[in-house]
Amino acid sequence: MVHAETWAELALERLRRESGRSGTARREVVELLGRHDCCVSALELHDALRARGSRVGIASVYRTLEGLDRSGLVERVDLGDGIARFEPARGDEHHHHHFLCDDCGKVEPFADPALEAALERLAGGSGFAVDAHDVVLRGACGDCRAPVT
Amino acid sequence: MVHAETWAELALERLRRESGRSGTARREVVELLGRHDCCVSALELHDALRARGSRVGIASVYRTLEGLDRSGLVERVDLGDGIARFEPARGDEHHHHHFLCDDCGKVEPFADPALEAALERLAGGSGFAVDAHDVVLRGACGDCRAPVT
DNA sequence: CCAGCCGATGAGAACGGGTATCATTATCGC
DNA sequence: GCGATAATGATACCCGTTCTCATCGGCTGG
Ligand SMILES: [Zn+2]
Ligand SMILES: [Zn+2]
Ligand SMILES: [Zn+2]
Ligand SMILES: [Zn+2]
Repeated sequence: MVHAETWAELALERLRRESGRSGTARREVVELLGRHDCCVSALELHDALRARGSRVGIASVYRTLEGLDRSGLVERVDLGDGIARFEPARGDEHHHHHFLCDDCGKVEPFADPALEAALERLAGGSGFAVDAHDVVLRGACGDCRAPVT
Repeated sequence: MVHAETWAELALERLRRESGRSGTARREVVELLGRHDCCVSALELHDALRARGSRVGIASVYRTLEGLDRSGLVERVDLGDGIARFEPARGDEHHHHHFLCDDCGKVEPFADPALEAALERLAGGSGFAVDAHDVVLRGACGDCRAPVT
């Protein structure tokens, strides 16, 4: 493989190709996002960058995420709390969905082949051209369930 | 059954029991929502009511929906566009999920036993107490796919 | 290497769905 | 009817996200 690149390097190169320019904010956001395996919000990214001394503006965080989304480089995750979260799109082998604890807000990723198979079968048999699907499970996590034992 | 009621009548009675009072706004919202089988937004309900001459305030719409949600009388549907939608909870036999067209915004409900089975198996085998799940399929609907034929 | 073009950036205003507040209205037990 | 009190509606507010615009800075022609 000539391009033994990380997701971050690949994403940066792809973004650069679109406009012919690069920039510091973009690079910082992409590199930080690249260290995550599961979803992060724009505000979390912004706060983390500012905490380490960066001067990135929140607008640049959103702009970068929007660009990544347009190019299919991130997955947009909506857990129903009105906050958009993003995670690097690393391909089918990393595809997963999320469990959300209603009590403590913890987010846990999970993958299930049977679920994916059911979704694919469903997509194929419908009159729609399905190109994405989201699944969110809600309930109580191990720490929060049965606190009165 | 003594109470051969519609969903709207049942919901109104249940809400009334919680506070001992009834009101016009509440009744209008519940009755209108009861005529829907699939998801509607608070604004859509409000607009429809005002259009027919009602003086309901948007706050009452949200308050009613919140009360219905607390009592499990509605399903809260999140399609990822930042707008909360609601549909009457009429029981398992009416349980369904949604397909959303990215082009025209059309929402189409669907039900699939295999999908539900996969979700139940998944919930049982996890360390979580899953009590709700959401599935959203996204893509192009029949009208919007292959416009160049 | 330099000047200058033009996209990228950041501060802050604007936007919009949803919530909180509060004075007023309407319901229910008496 | 009367009073206590929940329900209501107008509106201020909150907060995540998007828009605006003056400035900055990466790239390219010279
Ligand atoms: Zn994830
Ligand atoms: Zn928890
Ligand atoms: Zn529906
Ligand atoms: Zn469509």
